[in-house]
Amino acid sequence: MTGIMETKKVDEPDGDGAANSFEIAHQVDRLMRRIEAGLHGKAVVIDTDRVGPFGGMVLLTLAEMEAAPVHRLVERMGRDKSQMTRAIKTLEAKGMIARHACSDDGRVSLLSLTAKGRSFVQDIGVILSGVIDDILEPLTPQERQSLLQVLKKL
Amino acid sequence: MTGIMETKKVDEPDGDGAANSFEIAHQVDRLMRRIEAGLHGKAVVIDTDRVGPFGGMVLLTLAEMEAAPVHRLVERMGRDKSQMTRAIKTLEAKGMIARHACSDDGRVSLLSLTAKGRSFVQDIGVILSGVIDDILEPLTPQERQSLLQVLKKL
DNA sequence: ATTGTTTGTGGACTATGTCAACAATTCAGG
DNA sequence: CCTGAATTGTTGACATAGTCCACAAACAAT
Repeated sequence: MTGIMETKKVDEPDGDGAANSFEIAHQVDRLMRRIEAGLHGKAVVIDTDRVGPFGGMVLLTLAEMEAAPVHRLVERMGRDKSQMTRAIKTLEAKGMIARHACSDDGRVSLLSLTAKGRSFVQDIGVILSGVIDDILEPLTPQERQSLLQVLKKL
Repeated sequence: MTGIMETKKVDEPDGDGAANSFEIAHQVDRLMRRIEAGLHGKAVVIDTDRVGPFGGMVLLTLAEMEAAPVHRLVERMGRDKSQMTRAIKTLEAKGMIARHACSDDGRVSLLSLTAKGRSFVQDIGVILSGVIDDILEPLTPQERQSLLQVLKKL
C-alpha cells in the first residue's frame, strides 16, 4: 500500500519531498533523454547505415549475448515481439546481424552479429561511454557505482 | 569471439566508471520502461480522456509550474517545440488546460491547468506514486533518497 | 491424432520525435 | 521611426517507436 504524495512526508527530514515518486520518474526520464540527445548529436558521424537508436540498442544487447533467439532478445529488452521482428529484419538487411536456423527447434532462428555488426557495436560503445561519462561527470566514482547498484537492484 | 564489453572484465570487478556506461544506460532504459508499463496497466482505469503518457507528463509538469508559456514547458521537458504545440492543442481540446493571452508579450499565451486538469493530475499522481513505489520496493529508504539525489545532481 | 503452447511474422494503427519553413512579435540600435 | 535580427509559437512532412490482434509453423503432451 503506497501513499499519495502528501501523506508520506513524515519520516523524511529533507525538504525536497521525501522520496517523491513523481520526482524520480521525472528525473529518470530526463536522464534517458539526455543520453539519447547526446548520442544523437554524435551519432550522425557514425550511423552511416541509419540503424537508429533502437537498432543500436538491439545490437548492443545482442553483443552481450552472442547468438540468441528472438524471444530472448524480446524478454531481455522488454519490448514487443513484432517490434523486434521488424527491427531485426532491417538490421539483417543492413548486414549487421545474421540468422541461422536452430537445429534443436525448427521455429527459432538464432541471431548473431556479423563482423560489420561487431565493429559497429565497437563504435557505439565508445561514443555511448563518452556521452554517459559526460553526463555522469558531476558524480564521484562512488556515486556512479552506487547508482548502478541501485539500478541493478530493481 | 565476443565483442567489446568482454575485453575489459578482468582487471576491474567493479568500481570503474567507463566500463559501466552502457550498463547504466541499459538499466535506466529498463527502469523507464517498467514505470511506463506499470502505468499502462493501471492507467486504463483512469485515462478516460485518452490523454496518453506524454500528455500526462505535460500535465504533471505544468502542475509544478502553474501558468507558463509554451517555451518554458519545452525547455523544462527537453522536447521539441512542435511536439509541445500539438500536445497542448489536444490537451486543450480535452479541457485539461487553458490558455490566455499574455499582456506583456503578444506572442506568448500562458498555459494553466483547468479544474479538470488538476483533478486528473491528482489521480495520476496517486497511481504513479504507487507504481514507482512498487518498483522501488526492494530499496531501502536511504537508497531511494540517494538515488533521487544522484539523479538530481545530473 | 488432438489439443494446447511457444515462437516468430505480418497488418493496422497510434503515439512520439525530428526537421524545416513560416508568421507574428519583440527587441536593438542606428 | 525604421530596419534587421532574434524570439515565440505554429504547421507540414516525415521518420521512428510502440501497441494490439490475428495467424502459421513447430513443438509438447496426452
